[in-house]
Amino acid sequence: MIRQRLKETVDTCFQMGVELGKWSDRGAGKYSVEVPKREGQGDFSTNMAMVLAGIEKCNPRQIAADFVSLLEQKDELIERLEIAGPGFVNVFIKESVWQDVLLTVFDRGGDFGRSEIGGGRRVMVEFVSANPTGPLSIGHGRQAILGDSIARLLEATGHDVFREYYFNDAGRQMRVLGESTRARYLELLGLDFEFPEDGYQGEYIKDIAQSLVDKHGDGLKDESDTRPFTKQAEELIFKDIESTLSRMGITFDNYYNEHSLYEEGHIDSVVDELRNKGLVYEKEGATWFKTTEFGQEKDRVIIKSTGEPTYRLPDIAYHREKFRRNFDWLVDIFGADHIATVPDVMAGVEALGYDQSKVTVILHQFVTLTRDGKQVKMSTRKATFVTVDELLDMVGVDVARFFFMMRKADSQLEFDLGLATREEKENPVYYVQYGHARLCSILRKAGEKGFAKKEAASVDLRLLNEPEELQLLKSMAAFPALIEDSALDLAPHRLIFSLMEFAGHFHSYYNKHKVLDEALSRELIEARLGLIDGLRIVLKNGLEMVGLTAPEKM
RNA sequence: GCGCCCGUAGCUCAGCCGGAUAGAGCAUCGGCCUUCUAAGCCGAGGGUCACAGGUUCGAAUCCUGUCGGGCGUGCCA
Repeated sequence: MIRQRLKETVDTCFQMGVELGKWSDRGAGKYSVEVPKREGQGDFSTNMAMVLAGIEKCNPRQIAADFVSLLEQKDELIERLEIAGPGFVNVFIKESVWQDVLLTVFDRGGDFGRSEIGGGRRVMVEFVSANPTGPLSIGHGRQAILGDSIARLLEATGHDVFREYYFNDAGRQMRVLGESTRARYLELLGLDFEFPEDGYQGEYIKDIAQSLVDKHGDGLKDESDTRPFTKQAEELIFKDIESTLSRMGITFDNYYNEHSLYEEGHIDSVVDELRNKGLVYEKEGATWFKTTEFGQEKDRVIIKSTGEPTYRLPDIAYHREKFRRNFDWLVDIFGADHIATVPDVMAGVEALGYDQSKVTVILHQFVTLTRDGKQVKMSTRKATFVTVDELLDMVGVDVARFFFMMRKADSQLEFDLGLATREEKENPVYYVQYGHARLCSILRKAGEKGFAKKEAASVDLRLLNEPEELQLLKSMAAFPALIEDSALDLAPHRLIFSLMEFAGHFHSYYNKHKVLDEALSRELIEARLGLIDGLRIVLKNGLEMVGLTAPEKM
């Protein structure tokens, strides 16, 4: 919030320089106002002089001097300025500006950090989208948390978010699921059975089979149709998936069944539309989509010679439906194994006349699961995989959420089960939550000692002038921009890292300065309590914004 | 072969739309509880930012190439 105000002032001074003939306007928008890494280099610094020097071919320090004299005239924020290094202009902000940040924090309260920058744009976030063939695996867990956190951040920044889960309950996968279930059913009845070659071997299939035994006894033993088995499996698995998701605090606005694309004729109409545009042809009994027209190295089959569409066609049709449903922005969260579908869908979107720049695909890399230093292989078909539910049993929702959010989507994520279960107290989530609990504890103690909660405007904020206090106030001031950046970049890990840093600043302050110290003046204690309450608000907002809890006691 | 992602401290990873002396957690070592929660704090050690070129005032960051790892590259999804 302060940086934005300073940026506006800097822009104004830049324009004044243009009008005074100090430099041309070619440098407009090329310079930046940033927070320097090192202390002593100002609260902010701008590289304008160096950028302009490159453009105007002159001495950066001369430009910096001219710029400083302009900036000095507009100094409601600025304490002092200095020119440093190769031509940075370092800006030191008045302490009172930082102290007054608390007024905004109290004023906005639980809304501090939220913004309307999204302008009510309608955005669909599609995530999880696991077919109902088994419980959610660790990889799905990452995607679920990633998608949900992104959705929450977008909501916090004024987007109109719609969460959708896309699934397919037809096709070969589901047939194999039904066959696997029937095999287990016959097995439970002690009858001869034949387990399908690539059947699903997980224990959950036996549970599903048991439920059929409970319901029908041996009534299905001569059933040749796999559908009753498939139906029961799908029902129970979906119930299981939904309960896992709800454990993690995740809900969807809609579950979109691929099958409806067929029923409503969208599959055929997409083919027709592409055919009318001359982008489809028949070869070797199959129907091909000319993806080479969209920069790919070869064309792709969209309808097999058997007459069955490949996965590409419904994917394209589904995206067309998303556009038709009038979303302004489509965010797709996929696992890295779906990378091959992305260019196909994009080609389809473009071929059908939609703007593919409105589609953002987040491809998250795999989760590597380790246990006691050894890698655990994950496969849905084999019995050797850890489900999200099991993970939640072991580490709890907050740790799981935090862990999955800690890495950017592009990075592979190593989840060490040994560490997560054995040493969970060392998990960084506790570090952040503990900060919040400590803040609450101070406020509780203050109440016991007779310090009533006061209006921020009635305490003397000027007393908050310890370096650690100013540091904390600066972090608070940066919070709203942090939320915006994390949201617009679809990068929850940024917020997570900042929360850890923020909690760290507080823990240091806590150990160095006491709030409820009888040696301090009443005014100072009240001012510090104001700071503490402000910190509590920011930490709580940050945690809850990505679905983490902010415990008051630990 | 081709496409995408990754390569930064012993380990796991931030930083990457160019900025000043490269960071965090874990691990290791040494300190701090009669005082608001020690799930905490303070300090120390630890780096050719995979390698080689290029772009420029300035490169972990951008470009090219090489090497190493992952995922794809199906008329599977």
